[in-house]
Order: sequence, then C-alpha cells, then structure tokens
Amino acid sequence: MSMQEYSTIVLRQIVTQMVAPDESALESFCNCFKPRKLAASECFIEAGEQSTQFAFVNSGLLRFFYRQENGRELNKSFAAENHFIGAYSAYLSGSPARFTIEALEPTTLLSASLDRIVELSDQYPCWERFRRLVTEQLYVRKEEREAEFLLDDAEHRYHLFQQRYPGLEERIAQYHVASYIGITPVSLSRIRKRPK
Amino acid sequence: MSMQEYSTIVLRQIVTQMVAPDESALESFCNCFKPRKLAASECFIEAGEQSTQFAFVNSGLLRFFYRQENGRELNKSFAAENHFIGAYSAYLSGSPARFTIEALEPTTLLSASLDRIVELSDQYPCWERFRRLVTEQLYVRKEEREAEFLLDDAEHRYHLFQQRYPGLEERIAQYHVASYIGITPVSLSRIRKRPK
DNA sequence: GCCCGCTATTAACCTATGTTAATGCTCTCT
DNA sequence: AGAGAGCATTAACATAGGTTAATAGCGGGC
Repeated sequence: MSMQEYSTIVLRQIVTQMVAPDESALESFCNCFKPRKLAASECFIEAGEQSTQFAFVNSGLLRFFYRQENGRELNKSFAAENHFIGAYSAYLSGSPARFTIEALEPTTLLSASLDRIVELSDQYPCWERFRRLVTEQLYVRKEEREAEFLLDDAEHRYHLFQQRYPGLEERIAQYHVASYIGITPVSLSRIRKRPK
Repeated sequence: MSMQEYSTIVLRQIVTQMVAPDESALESFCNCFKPRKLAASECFIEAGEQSTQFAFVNSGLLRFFYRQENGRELNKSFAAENHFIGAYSAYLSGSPARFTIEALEPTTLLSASLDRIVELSDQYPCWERFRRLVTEQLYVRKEEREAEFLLDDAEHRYHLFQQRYPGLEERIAQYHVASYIGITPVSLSRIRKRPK
C-alpha cells in the first residue's frame, strides 16, 4: 500500500459513511487528493486569493479568520481532524476568499482542486450528494452562529464556544477564543473572572 | 389551464433556469405544490413546531425571527417574491424549528412537503442538484451575515441591510429593521440621526 | 540560569448601545 | 373633527464592552 493510499484511509471511511460510493466512484474521488503538510502559522488559503483548494484534515488544527482594515483579526471558525476545509462560498460565487485559513498546529491534509470535485459531482450522483451534504452541514453551523450573535451576549457566546469546541480552549490562546466570540482579550478576561 | 397550473408559472421558470429539469421531472415537482394564502401577521411556521413545509413565495413579504425568553423578537431575515422559505435546517437535523416565519403583508405561496421534495431528490438528479443549489445560496447568505456580526458595528450593519434588501426599508416598520440589525429601535433612531 | 518575548490579568477611563419614560406624529375608526 | 393606537424620536441614565497602559506570569533560546 502506497503512502498516499494509506493517508486516505480515514477519508475513505468518512465519505463511505456519507454517500456509499461504489468502488470506481471512490477511486476517482480519492485520486483527486494529494497529501500536504502545513507548519504552525502557515496558511492554507490567504484572504484575497482566488483559491480552488479543498482539503480533508488528517491531523492538526486550523483557524479561519477575517482581517479588518485596522489589522484586527476575527476568528470565524476552527477545524481539526476529520473536517473538510476550503473557501467554498468564495469558490461558488467566483470571488476571492474573504478569509484566511491558517494552521495553529502542525497539520497534515489531503488536498484537492474544487474544479475536480465539481467535475466528479457532475459525473457521479454520489458526489453530487456529497457536495449537498457538506454544504448542508456548513449551512446548519452558520445559521446557529447567526442565532448566537442575534440572541446571546458575549458571556453566553463564550459558553457556547466551550460547548461547540470541547477541549479546544485548552489547545489555543485565549485571544483566539476572544476573537471567535467577537470581543477583545481584555473583555474575555473580565468575563472569565466573573463569579458564576 | 387550471388555477394551480397558472400559479406555478413563475416557479417553473425559476427552477428551469436552475436545473433544467425534463418534462416529467418538472411535472412531478410542480405537483407537490399547493397554493396557500397568508394574511398579514399570519404565520407559515411557528417556533417549536416540527415543520416539514417548504414554499415558494409568489407575492407578499415574510420575516423569520427568533424569540428570546424575555419576549424580545430578533429578525433573522426577510423573504419576498420568488424566494423559497422553510425551516430547512431544523428539518435536516430533525429538530423543531427555532424560529417563526410570519407574513408581514398579505402573501401568496406555493407550499410543498419537504418529505416529498426529498423523495424527488432521491429519484431525479436534477432535484438533488436543486437541493444543493438552494442550500448553497442559504449558506453563502449566512456566511455573509456571520462576517457582518464579527466585523461591523451597528451603523455599518444598518447600511448593509439597506444594500441587501433594497426598497425594503420603506416597506416595513423601523423596529423590524432594528431587530434585524440586532439593536433596539431607540438605537437605530440615534444612528439615523447621526450626521453622515 | 537568565533574558526576552509573548500572553493574561487588572485598572482607569471611554463609547456604543440598552433601558425607561416622556413627547409628538400619523393613521384609522367612528 | 375627535379619540385612540401604534410608532418614531428624544432625553437621562445605566451597563457591556473597547482602549490603553501597567504588571505579572510563563516558556523557550542562549
């Protein structure tokens, strides 16, 4: 078994559970992916790029963030093992990515071109279905987050972060948590000090 | 031509542009939809319901909103002519709708059961594709809104509302705009008064 | 072991938005 | 025309969160 075949084992399992591809569909799909490593603080996608990369995270951790004019960085989300990443919405609308995806830890990926994935989704119903399922997951997540911002104050959003990403708080700097919640590190520190 | 056939003309046009269904696929699809009218302030879906309804808006205007414990209502979005509506994310996760969909004006819809649409999407590739396209649009919207809340203050979000829903500000009460932005009517009034 | 750089905390002050309440406007119903 | 019901505005005050700056802790490299 080649190195590349080995690294796709988990990917195979996951997409098999999702859409039950037949042998040939699965091969075509996995052949799109090439392994790639990122060092900590290296970027998978930079804001402004016309990126067509889509990847499966084998190990490591990444953050998605927007940069403001004043240089402040706002974390949109995080992705760890067994998640798919990419600037999918930007790809769909043909525009450059609005956010950067950066590794917070040394990360190993399987990376593919979205153009290839789209081709496959035109040829195989299972990959069309795969695209839909991934998009649905993304959508449900974003809708939840919209509700958070509409309904909850910073303290509540902090607790929701802890629930949504169990164990992550111990893995990243607190200013990254603050940035996800949409407040400053100073504010988060105050919230953490508050009596429960 | 029956009344029902007549009312699906625009729906037919729109889905034909989206996924180019063949004759039989289109008939099966349109047969799922039945006309329905809502008076102003009548609800299409109530928060807490296990709703399986999905609809195409022929005319009128609706708002989607979350209700807080204290009774305050937060507008998630609006939908007017030629848009699809429903509690799609709740349907996907099998949970009750978290928000209410209420008509702000007398509204005419074509309404279908999501179970039926899902059946069709399993039978016809074009309706699978339709599901994906609708979900992608929803996703892109929600991601934009997430970015708004992370990056922009209330005044900026007010201008973004005006851009996203041209002409809507004149059609609804200001407290509905404020509720969409996530602030109080008093605050919006202050923002509107500010010198440009 | 020591230094340096980065992170978290804390304090003092500032600003945007929330809260409450009073006022006045506009529309409709009679 | 008058009365009443929302709705928008305004003002006074309260609060959450932002800003700046000082300090303390911690961790890695030399």
